[in-house]
This record gives sequence, structure tokens and C-alpha cells, in this order.
Amino acid sequence: MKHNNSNKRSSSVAQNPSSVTADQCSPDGCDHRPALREIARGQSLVAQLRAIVLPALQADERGDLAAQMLEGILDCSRKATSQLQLLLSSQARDDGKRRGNKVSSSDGCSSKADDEANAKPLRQHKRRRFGDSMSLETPVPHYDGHQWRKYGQKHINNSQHPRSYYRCTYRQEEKCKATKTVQQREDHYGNSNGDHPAMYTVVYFGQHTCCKGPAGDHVVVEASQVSTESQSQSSSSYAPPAAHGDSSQCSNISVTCSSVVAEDRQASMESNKLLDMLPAHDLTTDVLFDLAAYAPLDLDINWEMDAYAHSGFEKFGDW
DNA sequence: TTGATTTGACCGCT
DNA sequence: AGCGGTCAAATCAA
Repeated sequence: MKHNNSNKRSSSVAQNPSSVTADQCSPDGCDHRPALREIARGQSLVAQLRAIVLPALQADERGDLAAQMLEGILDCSRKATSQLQLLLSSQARDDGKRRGNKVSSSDGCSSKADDEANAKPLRQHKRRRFGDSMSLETPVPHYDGHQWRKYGQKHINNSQHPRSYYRCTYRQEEKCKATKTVQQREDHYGNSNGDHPAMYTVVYFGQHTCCKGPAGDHVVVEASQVSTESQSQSSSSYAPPAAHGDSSQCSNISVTCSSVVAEDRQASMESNKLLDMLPAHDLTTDVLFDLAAYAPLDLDINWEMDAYAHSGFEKFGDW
């Protein structure tokens, strides 16, 4: 049945919120979300790389080795991600306690929302927050190893290109909540020669909880979702191995960060080995160089920040 | 026929 | 008020 209430709105000049990343810093200055975003970016790059490389590789030992290395890289970054997410979830829990669980009231738990929910089956629209998002710029926004279904497209204020909305194909059968948005960048215009391929900004929301992803194994349930999804569902409930206390997160973090750095160094070394193995391929080598270069640097920065966390170091610069 | 995409409407949030 | 995310009927494509 079509909706008959026409309230289509015209566009007006406004700031584009997509250029803003919210919740960059936690109250205690021990924020690892920038590192998490970079690792996720690396994961996405590897997934794209695999989608490009694997079909072109021959089924021989080198091909198997390359596939194993790609798996190794993804495995390293997954471990690093899950460790950081555990830290973030404990941070968010503690933050929620301090704020008196204000978040939960926006999830339909307030009395007004309850009344309306009893009256009619309301649509549950929750505006996403950028705290649990990972952004990526890529010429191949559709090759990330996952299967997506488009569910919407919108023109965004002050943007020439529309933004497309995708959710995981296995959203229903596996309750996978991962979504992404794809929007062509304003300052990149592809030409027919392929000299300057169009660049797209891809923003990922949530982690894949389906088992049909590129690695085929189960990925850590989104830990940072606690800021937006306090209304937990039984299918996606995530219980950390041990309950954390209210304080002393920084000492906890400093222990865990060493293992995160180790995992990411391993991923970077694998990338370099893969780079030596593969024949010249523009897009492939670009992605690999990107991978090999970014990981140790970004994590070293965060590692050093841990040392200063206790002294109130807060600024994270241009992440 | 079935699954994917399109598109106008709806709704939460700022 | 209006922007952006999501829903869901209509439409398209295989």
C-alpha cells in the first residue's frame, strides 16, 4: 500500500554532516577508535585486493600461497580489531554509566515511545552515529568481498552525486547488521581512459556477523555499537569474556595494545611479501603499497599515545 | 516467478 | 524545519 501523505521536502543549503566524525575522543583520553578505523580500512583494502587478485591467480602453489597470505593479513587485522573493540566496549559501558543510560531512552524505552509503540507498529528509524563507522576511499566501492543489497539512494545536500545505501545480503537470514553507504567524490571525475578513475567514499557501519564474509569465519560482533544500540537483541548479544570495572582502563589498554601492534606488524610484513610475489598490476600494487605503508605507522602513533594517556593527552590531530 | 533495484514517503535527530 | 537514514510498494531484470 502506497503512502498517501505527501511531504516531500525541497533541498536547502546546509552543512554536510558526513564530513564530520563525531565522538573522536573518549573522556579519559584513551581513544583507540582512530586506530580501529585504520585497521578496518586495511581490512577493507585487503578484501578488495583479494576480490581483484584471486580470480586472476592460477591454481598453483603461488596462488595458494598468495591466498593464504591474504587470509593471514585479514586474520591479523581481525584479531587487532577485536582486541580494540573489547576495549572500546568497556569504555562505552563505563561512559554510559556516567551518563545515566541516556542512550537507552532513544531506543524506544521511554514512556512516550512505549505508548506510541502500543498504539501502532511504528517504524524504528534510528539515525546512525559516526562512532561505529569506518570510512574508505576507493575506485572500486563494490569489491570488498561481501555481498550487499541496495535499499536506498538519496541526494545529499551540496553533493553532486547521490548517496547509495546498502545492507548485508544476509541481513535477514543471519541477522547481519552491517551496512554501508557509497558516494562518488566530488573532486574525482573518471574519464574513459581510466587515467583518473572515479573515487568513491564508502562508509561502513557495524561489523559483519554473517558467516558468508570473505574469511568465511565468524567476525567479532560490533563492540562499539553500545553507543547506538543499547537495545540488545538475543541473536546479536555479545558478552565480553570478563566484566570490566569502572576504572583503570588505561592500564588494561596498555597491555592489550602491544598485542595489537604485533598483529598489525605481522599484517604489514605479509603485505610486503605479497608485493614481492605478485606481477605488476596497477590497482593491485597500489592497494598493497597502501597496506604495507599504513599499518605500523598508525599503530605506533597510538602506542605512543598510550604512554601519555595518563597525563591527559587528548588531541589526535588529522585522522 | 523471484530476487534486486528504484523511488517516494516516513521518521528520528539536530 | 529540514536533513539524512530507512521502509516498502512499484518496477525491473534474469
